[in-house]
Amino acid sequence: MEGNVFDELRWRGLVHQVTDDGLAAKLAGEPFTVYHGIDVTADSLHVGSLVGVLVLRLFQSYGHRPVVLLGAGTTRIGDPSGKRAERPLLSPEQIAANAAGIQAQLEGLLDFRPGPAGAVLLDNTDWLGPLSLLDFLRDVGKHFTVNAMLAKDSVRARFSEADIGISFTEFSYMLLQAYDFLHLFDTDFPGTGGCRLQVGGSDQWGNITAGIDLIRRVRGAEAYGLTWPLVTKADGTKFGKSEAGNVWLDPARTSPYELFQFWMHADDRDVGRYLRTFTSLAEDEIVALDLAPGDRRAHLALATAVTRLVHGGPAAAAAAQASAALFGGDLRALSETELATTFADAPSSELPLGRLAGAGVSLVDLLAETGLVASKTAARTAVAQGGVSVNGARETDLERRLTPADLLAGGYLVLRRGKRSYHLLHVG
RNA sequence: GGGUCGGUGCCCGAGUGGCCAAAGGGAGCUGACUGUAAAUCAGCCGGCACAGCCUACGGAGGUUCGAAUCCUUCCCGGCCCA
Repeated sequence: MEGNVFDELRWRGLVHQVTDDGLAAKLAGEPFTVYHGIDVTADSLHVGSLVGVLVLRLFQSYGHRPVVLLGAGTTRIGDPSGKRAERPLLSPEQIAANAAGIQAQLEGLLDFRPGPAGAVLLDNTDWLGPLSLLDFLRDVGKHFTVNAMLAKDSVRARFSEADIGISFTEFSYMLLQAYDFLHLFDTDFPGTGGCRLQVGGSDQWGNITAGIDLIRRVRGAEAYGLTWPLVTKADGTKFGKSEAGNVWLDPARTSPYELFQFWMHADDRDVGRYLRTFTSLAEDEIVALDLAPGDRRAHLALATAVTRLVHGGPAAAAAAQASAALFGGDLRALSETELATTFADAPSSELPLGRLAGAGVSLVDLLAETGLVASKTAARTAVAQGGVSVNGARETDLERRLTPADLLAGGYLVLRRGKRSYHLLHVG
């Protein structure tokens, strides 16, 4: 492949710190094996963890071999980096199940077929498990001074915040990650030899350099590190959360429609950066889209590209179609077929016809049942504040009951809370 | 192990016997304005059978007409000492 992966990382805004200024030239000159560690605290990746996988994907496209390290072993410990509190420990069974879920998702994002740049998936339980404490302290621990460890930002933060502390277990985390790097450095990956490059989010800097130091000391060899800036939002709140919580890649947790909507809601100021980070669009295309985020073409391109990458073309098209139907205009003008396809993709549920019989069903009850609002109290508030509409028409009557007369073509009912949240009901 | 300080709603944080579903801030939600954006302004922000009732201030007991506030005990955390 032509070009240099480093240059592309740079214009995409994915270079935060590099351990060696000469890394770009080295990457251009020969294929590397590059590794990135993923915590297996859940059985699915989320949009935040997607960045690391996409960086690896980029490396792979330039002929480098990506290694995904599922940190099943280290997840049992808990990484203190960027955390304000001691983390709960997960059971080995839970971690194994999580690893299986993540592995399945990775297979859709990286090319694991054998070859010079074929991706490799490893689990550090394989080498951390058999490691004896005495050997570890002797062979690894001996090379670190506590003084240096205390100086790391991730540790120092937990000291200076004063009311939380850090357990020895989490304090040890960086040594384990350093040992991972050493292990991968010693592993022979066909075509490149040992793994000499670790990449991660900027919060991983201390852990990465710990590994590089260890390799230098025990092998007398040079290894490299590269970090990307953590994805942020212009308003300063945490990236990757929607109203419903974390945004996951698992369609059972976050549907393709919801994923699509997540990106549609991006702040104008962020959209260009997200296009660079999360899509493979070319630089000039992105620049053009970002000139006028107000016309929403950039958002649409972003939402479509990411949804396609994660869930495939048909799912992305369906999500786009459902979004267009709901946000496009007059709901009453939608055909039965359009409603049916929208129903299939947007949040929806079935409602027995009997519920509408007689006096009908209470709108407030229905809002709570569908999960559009958290409780009946919240439903009342929402209606009273003018935040609810039925089939596109605002409804402010707390006593409102829905009857068969309210049904759209094909027996559909479209409830909306606020501007963005829809729920479709099909009565049958 | 000893001493000491602390554990309050999604988060931070005030409250130290009734006026507390509990100040203030943040986050979140809704409305107006817009472009499924931001900013701004306004309202909401435990639940329900909703002018009332229930649940809630680490857990469990107790004192009291009445407790987040007092007592006992347990659990958890910070700091200092051993």
